[in-house]
Amino acid sequence: MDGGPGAQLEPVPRHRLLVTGNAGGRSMELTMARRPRRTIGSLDARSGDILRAVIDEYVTSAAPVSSGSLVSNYAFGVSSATVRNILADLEALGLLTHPHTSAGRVPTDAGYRYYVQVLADDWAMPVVEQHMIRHQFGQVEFASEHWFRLAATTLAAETGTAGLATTAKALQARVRRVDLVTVQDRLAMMVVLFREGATKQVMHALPEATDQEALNRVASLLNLLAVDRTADEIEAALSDLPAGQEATVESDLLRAAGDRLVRTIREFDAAMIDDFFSDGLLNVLAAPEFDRSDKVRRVFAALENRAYLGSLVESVARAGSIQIFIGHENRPLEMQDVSLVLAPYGMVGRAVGVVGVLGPTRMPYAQAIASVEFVSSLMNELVEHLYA
Amino acid sequence: MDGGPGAQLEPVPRHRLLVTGNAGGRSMELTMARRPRRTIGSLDARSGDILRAVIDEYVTSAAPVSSGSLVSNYAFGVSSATVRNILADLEALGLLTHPHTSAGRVPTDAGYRYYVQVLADDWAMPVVEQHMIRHQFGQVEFASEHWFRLAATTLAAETGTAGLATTAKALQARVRRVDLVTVQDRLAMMVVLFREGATKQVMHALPEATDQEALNRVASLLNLLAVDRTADEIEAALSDLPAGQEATVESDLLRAAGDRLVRTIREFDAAMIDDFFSDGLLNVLAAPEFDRSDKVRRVFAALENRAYLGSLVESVARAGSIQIFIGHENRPLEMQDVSLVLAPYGMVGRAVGVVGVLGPTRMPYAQAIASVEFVSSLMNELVEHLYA
DNA sequence: GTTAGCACTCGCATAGTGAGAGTGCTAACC
DNA sequence: GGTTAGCACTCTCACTATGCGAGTGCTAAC
Repeated sequence: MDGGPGAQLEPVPRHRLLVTGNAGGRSMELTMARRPRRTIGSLDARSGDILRAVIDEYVTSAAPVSSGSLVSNYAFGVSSATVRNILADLEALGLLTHPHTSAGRVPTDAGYRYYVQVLADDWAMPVVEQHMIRHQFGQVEFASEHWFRLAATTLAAETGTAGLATTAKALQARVRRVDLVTVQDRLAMMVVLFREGATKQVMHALPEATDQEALNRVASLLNLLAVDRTADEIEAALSDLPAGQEATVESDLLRAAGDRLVRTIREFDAAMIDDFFSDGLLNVLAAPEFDRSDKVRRVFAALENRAYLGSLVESVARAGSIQIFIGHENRPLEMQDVSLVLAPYGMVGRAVGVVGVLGPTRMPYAQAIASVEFVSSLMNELVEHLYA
Repeated sequence: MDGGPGAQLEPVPRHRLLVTGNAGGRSMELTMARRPRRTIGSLDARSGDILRAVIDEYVTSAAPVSSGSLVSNYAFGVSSATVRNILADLEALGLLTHPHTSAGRVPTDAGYRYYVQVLADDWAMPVVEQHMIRHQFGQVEFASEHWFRLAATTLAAETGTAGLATTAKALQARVRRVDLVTVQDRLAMMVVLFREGATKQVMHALPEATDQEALNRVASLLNLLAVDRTADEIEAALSDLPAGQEATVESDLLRAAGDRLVRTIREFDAAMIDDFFSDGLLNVLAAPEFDRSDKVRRVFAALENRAYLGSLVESVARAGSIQIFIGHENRPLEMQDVSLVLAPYGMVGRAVGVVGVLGPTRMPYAQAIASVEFVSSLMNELVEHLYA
C-alpha cells in the first residue's frame, strides 16, 4: 500500500494552516500563501479552501454539498456561480463527484486523499480530553489486558467510528518465563509468558507419570535454556542437550517440553495478529451510508478479514508512522467503502502493535488522525514500561 | 426466565414423533396418538402437524405460509379450506399470526415455544458430521484457548446462525499457580493461572528493588498459601502471617503480593463472563428479517449487552440444562427479535461455561438444539480432562 | 475573472391503478 | 358434526404518472 491511488498526487508535506474560528477544525477564513498553478499537486488557495469546505460539510451532513450552501456557510467572498465553476474544476481533477446532475458535490477517495495530505487542519485534541483519557489509562496501568480494549473504546468514542487495537507482538517472540503445572499424572499444562506480555497455555502429554516437583525441576532447566530467547535460539540450545545413551529421564522430559515450547512459540510467531479488539462498531452501523444490511455485511466481513488486517498491521508496523487507507486504496472489495487510520505503537524490532479507527470513507479525518496519534503515544508509554 | 411466556402452556415433555421421509426433519406423514381436546396445552394431532408444518416452512422460506402451499407440500389429506379453518384456530390460540388479511401465517413467539417444547422432531446430527466435528476438536485438544472459538465456529456453521461460547469459570475461582516475574527493579508482573484454565496478568509495584531470585522465593511461599484456594481462603491465610515487629522484608513482600493476588481473583470472580467468543454474525445479518440497518444495529447492541448475556449465562449454568429464549421472552428490547439456544458445559460448582447460538426467532430450532447439545457435550469432555 | 439569470435535469414524494395472493365466509355435501 | 367448493373481499406490491424542488451548467453582461 505505497500510497495507493494517492500516489498520483505530488507528495506534499502536511503543513499548518492559519485557522480562525471554532475548535471543530472548520475554518471560516483562511490565510495561506497563494500557489501559482492549479494542478492536483498543489491547488490554488481558494480551490483548496473550497475542497476543504466541501469535505468538512459532507463529513458532518452526509449529504451532497451544493454551491449555495457553501457560500452561505463560509465567507469565501464570491458568489455561488463562481463556486460552481471551481467545483466543476475540482470535479474535472477527480477530487469531487456528482451523484446526478441536480445534486451537490461529494468527495471522491482522491479528494479525501488530497485532504489528509494537504488540507487537513492540524486538529489537536482538547487538553481537557487528553487529561481525561490519560487518567483512564492510568486506572488500568497495572492490568495490561485492559489497555487494548480501552484504546479501542477511547478511539471509538473520540471519533464516532469503530476503534481498533491489536496487542503488541514481535516478529520473533522471546520467552520471559515458562511454567509446567500438573493436570493429570501424565498431562501437564505449559504456560508460556512472552516478553511482549502475551501468555499462551498448551497441554503437554508426558511419557510417564510425573509429579509437580519433578516438573518444577524440568521447568527451571527449561527457563535457563529459554528465557529471553526466540524459537530458533531455543531450538539450537535444545540440540546441544545430551542424547542417546547419555540421556536421562529428566533430559528426555526437558527435550520434549522444549520441543513443545518451540512449537508453541512458532505458532505464536506465525499469527500476525495475536489478539484484536474493536469497539464502536455500532457507530459505523449508524452511518447513513450503511443503511442497507448488505453494505453492513461488507463492513463486518471486512473486520473478519483477518488476513488483510494482518497485512495492514504489518505494513503499518514497518512504516513506523500513522498510515491512512481510504476507500478504494484498500485492495479487498468489502473494504472499499471504508477508511482506516492506523498508527503503530511499541518498540521497533521488539513488540509492535497497532491502534486505529475504521469508519466510512466519509470520516472526520483530522480528528481521527489526532486521536489515533494521541492514543498510540499513550500505548507507547505503557509498553515502554515493560522494557525500561 | 423460568419459562417466560411459555409458562402458560402446560409443560409437556418433548417426545419422539414417528417420522417418515427425508432427514431434514420435515415430516410428510406423521403417525401419532390422537389427543382428545384441542387446547394449547395439547393440540390435537392434526393441528400440531399443521403448526409444525407452518413453522418448518416458514423457517426455511422466511415468507408467510399460505393454506395452499401447505396442502401442496404436505399430505394432510384435507383441502385448503380445512387447513384454513385450523390455521384460524391456531391463530386464535395465539400460536400464529397474520401480517395482513391476504397474507399467509407466521408463527408467533408462543408458536415457536410450543414447537420447541412439544413438536420439534428429535433431530440428530448426522453421524458423519459428528465425527468431523469431533476430529476438529481433537486437533486443538491441547490448546484450550482454541476450544471456545472452535465451539462458536462449529455452531455457526452447523445452524447457519451466530455461534456463541464463553470460557468456563467458577463462581469462586481457585488458584492453580502464581508467578512473579521481574519487569523493572521495582515492578513485577504477577501471572495467575486458575484451575479453570484462565490466566490473568497484573503489574505489581514493589516497595524496593527486588531481583528475580527473591521474587521466586516469594512466589513459592505464595503458592504454598494460595494453590487450590479461593480469594476468601487466601485472605484468611494471609491474616495469619506475622505482622508488626515480627514481620520481615520477605513477609512484607509476601503480604503485598498476596493482597494483589486476592484483589485479582476478586476481580475475576466479579465478572460473570470472563471471555466471550462469537462467530457467524454475518449469518444473522444475511437473514432477510434484518435487511434494514436499524434492526441489525439492535442485534449487535444485543451482543454488546454483556450484562444481559452474563445473566443468561448464569441462569443457564444454574439450570444445568439447555435453555431456549425466544423473542419476547428476552427482557431487553434489542433482544426481542432474536432467539437464543444455550447449553451449559463443565462441572457444576467448579468450572461452568456456556455454548449456544443466537439467531432470528425464525431459527431452525431442532437443528440448533441438537448442535448445541452435541457441542456442549464435547466441551464437557474437554473440561473434564482438566479435573480428572 | 466574476456574476445574475435562466433553462434544464434529475430525484423524490405522492397518488393512482391493476394484478395477484390469500383469506374468511357461506352454503352444500358426506 | 366435520369437510369442502365457490366466491367476495382485502391487502400488498409493482408500475406508472405527475409535480415540485434542488441544484447544476451555460450564457451574456459586467
